[in-house]
Amino acid sequence: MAAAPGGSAQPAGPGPRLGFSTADSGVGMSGLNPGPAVPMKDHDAIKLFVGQIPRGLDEQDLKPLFEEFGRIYELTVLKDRLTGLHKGCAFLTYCARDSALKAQSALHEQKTLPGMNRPIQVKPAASEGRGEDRKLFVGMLGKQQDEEDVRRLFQPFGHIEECTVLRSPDGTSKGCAFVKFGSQGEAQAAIQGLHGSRTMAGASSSLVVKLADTDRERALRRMQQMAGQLGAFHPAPLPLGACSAYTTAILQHQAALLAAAQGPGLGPVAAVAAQMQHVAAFSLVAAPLLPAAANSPPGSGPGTLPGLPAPIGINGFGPLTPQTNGQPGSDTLYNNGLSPYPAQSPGVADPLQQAYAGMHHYAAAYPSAYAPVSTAFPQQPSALPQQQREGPEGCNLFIYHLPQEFGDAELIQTFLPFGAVVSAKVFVDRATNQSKCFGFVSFDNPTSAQTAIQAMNGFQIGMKRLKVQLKRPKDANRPY
DNA sequence: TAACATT
Repeated sequence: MAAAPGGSAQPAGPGPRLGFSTADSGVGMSGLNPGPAVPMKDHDAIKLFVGQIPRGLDEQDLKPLFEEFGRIYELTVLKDRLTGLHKGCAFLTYCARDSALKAQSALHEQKTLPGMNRPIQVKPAASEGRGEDRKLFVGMLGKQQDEEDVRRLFQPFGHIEECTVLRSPDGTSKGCAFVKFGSQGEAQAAIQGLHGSRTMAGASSSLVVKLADTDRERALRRMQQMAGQLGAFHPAPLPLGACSAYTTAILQHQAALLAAAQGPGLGPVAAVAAQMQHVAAFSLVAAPLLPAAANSPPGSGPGTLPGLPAPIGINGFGPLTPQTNGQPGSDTLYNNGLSPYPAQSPGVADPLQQAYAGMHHYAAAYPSAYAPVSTAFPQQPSALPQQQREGPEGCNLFIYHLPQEFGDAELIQTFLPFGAVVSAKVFVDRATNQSKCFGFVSFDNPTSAQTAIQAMNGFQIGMKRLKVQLKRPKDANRPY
C-alpha cells in the first residue's frame, strides 16, 4: 500500500488503473519534458489539452499512451496550485504538429481511461487556437505585394492557414494583410521575427506585424464610439453637411473593416446597424475612444469641420504617413526627424499630417481598450526614462481632453511634428493607473509650442476635442 | 463637464 503522495484525495471507487504502473511520482516535478536527447519542437507544434485523465496517472504513466503518436516535447499534468493535487488533465505538446493531429483524431472522445466516466479529451489547448491569437495583422506592406509575397515572408515561421491581402474595391492593395498561422506560437514567432524588421519597397514605414484586431468586443467598441459620435451630432446640430458625410465615411470605413475582418456575412451597413443596436442596448459606456475623427483646420479654430483629412486608419489601415515610429532623437529630446519646423509659416499642413499619422499610429497600436496594461512599453525603452521637464516659458503646453488610452508615447507622437519635444507627460491616477486625460508637452522653443496650439487645439478625437494651450505659468512658486 | 509637472 503505497501511501499516495500528499495525503491523497483518492477518487472514489477502485483506484484507476491503466496498463502501466501507477508510480506515484514522489517528486512532484511539474512536467516531463524532453526525454533523452532534448527534442526540438517544430515551430508549428500545437499544445494539446488532455482531459479526463485518471488522477492516479502522472506524466510517466501517460507518456507511453501518447508516445504512440510521436515524439513528445512536453507533457505536464495539471496540478492544483495550492494543494498540488492532480487536476485530471494535462498539457501535451508533441515535437511535430502532425503527431498532435494524429493523437487528437485517434484519442479525442475515442477512448475512456480506466475509472473515468467520460472519454478522454485531446484537443488543442484553449491557449492555442483561441480567438485571434494566431491571426496576424500585417501593415506597411508594399502595395505591389500580393498574397504570394506575403506568404513567402511569413512561411519561415510556420504553417500559414490563411493569407489575405486587403484590397480596395478596385483591387489595389491597401498595403496590409491578414495572416493566420496554425498556432499561436508560430504567430508570435512571426511577430518577433518580422515586426519592424524591414521596410518594404513603397511602404512609408517599417513592417507592422501584430495580432489581428478583429475581436468582437473591439468591434463593438468602435461601434460604440461611432454611436457616440452620431449621438453627439444629433442633439447639437452642428452646422455642417460635411459632418454627416464624414460620419458616413467613418461608418463605411469601419464597416469595411468589419467585413474584411469577419468575412462574409451581413452587408456592411446592416452589420453596423446591428452592432450599434447592441451597443445601445448594453449602453456599456466605459467609453475609451479611438481617435476616429481627427481634424482641425489650422487657424480656423475648433468648431468647424473642414473637408476630410486623410481617412481614418484603424489597425494600420489608413494612410500611415511617415514618422510613425517616434524615435527619440536623443536621451530626452524628441526630434521629429525633419528639419526643425519653420514655425513662421502658417502652413501647418505637413506637421498636421504627421500628427494625424501619430493618431493613426495610436489607433493601430492600441486596438484593445481592454488591455491598457499591455500598452505600457510600446515604444523604444529609451523613450521611457524621461524626466518631467519644463521648457522655457512659453514652450510648455497643457493638453486636456486626451483620450483615455493616450500615454506619453502617443502624446509625443502627436506633438512631434511641431518641433523638438523636450518632454511629454500624461497624468495618471496613481490609484487606478488610469490617465487623467490631461498632460503636458514641452518644446524647446516657443514657436513650436504656438504652432502646436494652432494646429492641435480643437483637434477632434472621438467625441472630444483636444484642448491645447500654454501651461499656466506658475510664477513664483517654481519648485525647481 | 472635466483643469495645469502628482505621492
